[in-house]
Amino acid sequence: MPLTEAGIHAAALRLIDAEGVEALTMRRLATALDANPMSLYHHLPNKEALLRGVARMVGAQFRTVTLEDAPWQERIRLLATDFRTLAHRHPNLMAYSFSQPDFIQPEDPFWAALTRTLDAAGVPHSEVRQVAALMCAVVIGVLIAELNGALHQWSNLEPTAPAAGEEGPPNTGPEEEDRMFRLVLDTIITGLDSRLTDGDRQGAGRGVAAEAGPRSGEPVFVPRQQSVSGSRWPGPAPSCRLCAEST
Amino acid sequence: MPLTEAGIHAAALRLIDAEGVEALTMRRLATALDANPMSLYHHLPNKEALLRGVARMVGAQFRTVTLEDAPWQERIRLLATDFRTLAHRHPNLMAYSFSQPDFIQPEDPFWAALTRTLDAAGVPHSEVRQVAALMCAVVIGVLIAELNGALHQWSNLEPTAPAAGEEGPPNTGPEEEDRMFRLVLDTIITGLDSRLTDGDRQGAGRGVAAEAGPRSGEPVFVPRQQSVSGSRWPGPAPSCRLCAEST
DNA sequence: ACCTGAACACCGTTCAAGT
DNA sequence: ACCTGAACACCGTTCAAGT
Repeated sequence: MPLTEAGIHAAALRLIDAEGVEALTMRRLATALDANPMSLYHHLPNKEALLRGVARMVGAQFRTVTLEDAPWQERIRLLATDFRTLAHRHPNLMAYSFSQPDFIQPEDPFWAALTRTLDAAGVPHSEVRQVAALMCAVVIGVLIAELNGALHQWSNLEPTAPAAGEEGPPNTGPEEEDRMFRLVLDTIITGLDSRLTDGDRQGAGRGVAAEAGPRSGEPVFVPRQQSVSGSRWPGPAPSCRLCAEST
Repeated sequence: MPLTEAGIHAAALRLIDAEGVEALTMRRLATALDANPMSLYHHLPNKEALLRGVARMVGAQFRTVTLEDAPWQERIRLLATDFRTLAHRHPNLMAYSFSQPDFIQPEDPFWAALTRTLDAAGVPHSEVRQVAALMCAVVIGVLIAELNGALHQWSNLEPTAPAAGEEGPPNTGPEEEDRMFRLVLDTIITGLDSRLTDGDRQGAGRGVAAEAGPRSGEPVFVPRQQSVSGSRWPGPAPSCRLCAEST
């Protein structure tokens, strides 16, 4: 155990899995490795690099088999559930890592498989990356909500009416989240499917502000269109009453 | 300025907006308020409560007007873009706050409006909360990816092939994210629409492992079905080679 | 009741010094 | 080249003491 970078990463991951990201400390990590805290700095520039390294090490773990012959819907489902399995394997790390921008890399087999699948589905080449990015964002959003308990908690919130007792038992339990995950996935796939196959049903609101559906075969995904919301970014807008200086 | 709890929250939000969550420190907050660091503890139990308080204060800021007469698709779009506007107003806080489970409360007008809208759309009463939770998770996922730059970065990743120059300029720029946000929203709404109206096209993979589409009018959203993925949670699975103790 | 100073147990990181 | 001890500048929080 001559204190290699990979060994430090592995030990850090073990510590994170066991006690959470906030428990990862250069000093604690060093004692876990039977080393002097300062020795770590000969293999890592700083703690931020350590965390990034651990995240990328795990992110590169994605499945590489792709079921090249299956329908694209099934391949998407496979990739997403794989992603979810990984998130469940290292929940503490992933809950943190999802907030970092660079834990999915172009070299990761996951990204290659995802873009290849969308390409096979018929998404225009110029838009594959954007659709892939959005798919990642959506799945990550659901996984974050699942890992931190928000999905479970929100599902048990009262609806607008006080629920006069005819509601049945509140849908709780762990396997409920399996169903919810599949539901989002199916809904997204259905929506993609609609946009890809028939241009008529497309628009997500036929009869609502009817924006004549684009002909099939052309960029249906990113219709260049004017922004509706006015607020620009970055920098907090000055119009928020919470920000008003009161002292 | 007798150092009220609301005043402390507002000052904390200002500090977060200006310099990020990691810059929020009890000591720095105190000096920003011209107070002794220890005085804060007479109004707050600890730093965690401070952050939770700030997050909930901002989360309660959601729009309360609902356009009760507009079609549900339009109302969903309005709620989502409102959410996004708020995220852009306090990007530093929101990037952190989205990872917390309790920044959306049942009392928030946002939650009430969302569930009411889904109810109006025809989602079965017993499943409104779950669908609402998933909608929140999806939107939050995209917003996180937008705020931390992942959406932009992923969109510019090379697809599987090295792109032989016929690709056109990489779609970057700020208004690109407007389009992408609308794309997810429309895709989700299309998917929801499909599930709500015609039960035949439903299933997101007709011809794929054909799971006989449920009749319309009944719980199409959460079809009680066996889980497909085997991995259970929580606790890291032992089969990960990254976790293998090497020392 | 509200505030305060000193102190405690922790951090990440620098640096000069050891082998 | 790799490791180390002491030190620095910060944390969050406790507590006894002030008004």
